[in-house]
Amino acid sequence: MTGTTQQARRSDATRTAILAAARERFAADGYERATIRAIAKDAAIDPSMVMRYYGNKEGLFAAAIDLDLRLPDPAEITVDDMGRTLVRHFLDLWEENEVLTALLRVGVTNAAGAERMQDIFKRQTLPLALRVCPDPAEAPVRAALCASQVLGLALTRYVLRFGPAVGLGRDETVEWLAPTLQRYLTAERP
Amino acid sequence: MTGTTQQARRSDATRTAILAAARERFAADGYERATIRAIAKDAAIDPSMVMRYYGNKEGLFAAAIDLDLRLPDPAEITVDDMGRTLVRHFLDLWEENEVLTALLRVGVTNAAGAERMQDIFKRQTLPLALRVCPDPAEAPVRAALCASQVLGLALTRYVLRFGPAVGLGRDETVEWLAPTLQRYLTAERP
DNA sequence: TAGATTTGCCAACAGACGTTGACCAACAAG
DNA sequence: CTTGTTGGTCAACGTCTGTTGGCAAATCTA
Repeated sequence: MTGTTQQARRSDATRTAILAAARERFAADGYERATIRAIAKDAAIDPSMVMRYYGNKEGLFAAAIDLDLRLPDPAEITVDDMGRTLVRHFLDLWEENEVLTALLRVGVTNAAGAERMQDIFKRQTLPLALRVCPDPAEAPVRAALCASQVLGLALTRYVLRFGPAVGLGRDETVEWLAPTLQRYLTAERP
Repeated sequence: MTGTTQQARRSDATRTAILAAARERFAADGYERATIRAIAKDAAIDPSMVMRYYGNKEGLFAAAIDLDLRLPDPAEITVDDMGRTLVRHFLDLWEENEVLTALLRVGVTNAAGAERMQDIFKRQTLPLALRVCPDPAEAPVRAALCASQVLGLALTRYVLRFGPAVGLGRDETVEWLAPTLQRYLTAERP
């Protein structure tokens, strides 16, 4: 039936249950404290199944964070709306599932996670920076500044859970952060 | 000799060696992967000494991050220089030792660490926000926004080690971030 | 129906972890 | 010198970790 793509396996339900439980645990506990035993218990299967389907803990993590970021097309954004669009996009990405939270938690204590995070943010922000910033050579720095503000908000809001940052509404957040990113991207170098 | 204060113990050298090793390990590895055994080995003593002097791992961590933040006096800062002063102060604090890096790494996977971090940033930024922001009721939000940018920079620079964020010079960083904090503190609510 | 493959559980391994208590050497006080 | 206190090592404990291999049942293939 599924000729060209992948053969549908009978264990697909288990596999996705494991992945869902893994994402939840990684997001809540970080890499070390998210034990395979706990994940397996959440998925209501035996720990050894995790090993069979994902090889080892690193493989499970890699599969759990293999997300598809729907990058906005740089060509379709008005230059003046760049900051606003970016903040909106990131907030959506962050709140639609726990993958990015998991990645942030793990990236802080795990080298592979840090690299993946770096890759994601490079791919997200660099093209946009290249499109709008005055000097292309400055694009990496400007993109990194944007990443620092976005990641900082995610950190205080979704991980450390600072009261005021959690209470901030979505639109409020956009209004506060958008001008910052806009300046990092387009302003003359200070 | 030391009558009023603390009696000087013969083991003080060992105690500080343990603390130094602990800070290094916590900053480099996070809470879980910084094992007592590894810390003891770095300090060239037996793991059981750590237990005797600091009770348990949590006690050791608490002692390791018991830092003194030299808060700038709000009354002595020009309102217009508030952003610049804050960024400078945080950069200094972050680069003079590894305590804050350790705290950030641990705060992400450890509830006690997160609380301590929250406490530090409340105490650092709230008084300044209260002094300069238009409406005192908005001070917590404005302080949290400042915290998000500062922590975001620390995250990308000292923990995730994004290339461009690491390469950014101190003065450059100040010039980029200061206007952001200034706006978060003093601008009209967007 | 007979055999092969997949899915799952169970029990166990080896290593690392935090933590404990017994024990020895150096020192201080009488 | 004797006695109590402090600084330190050693060996071990119970527990938890990732990981492995064997075995039973369910399912697919012929």
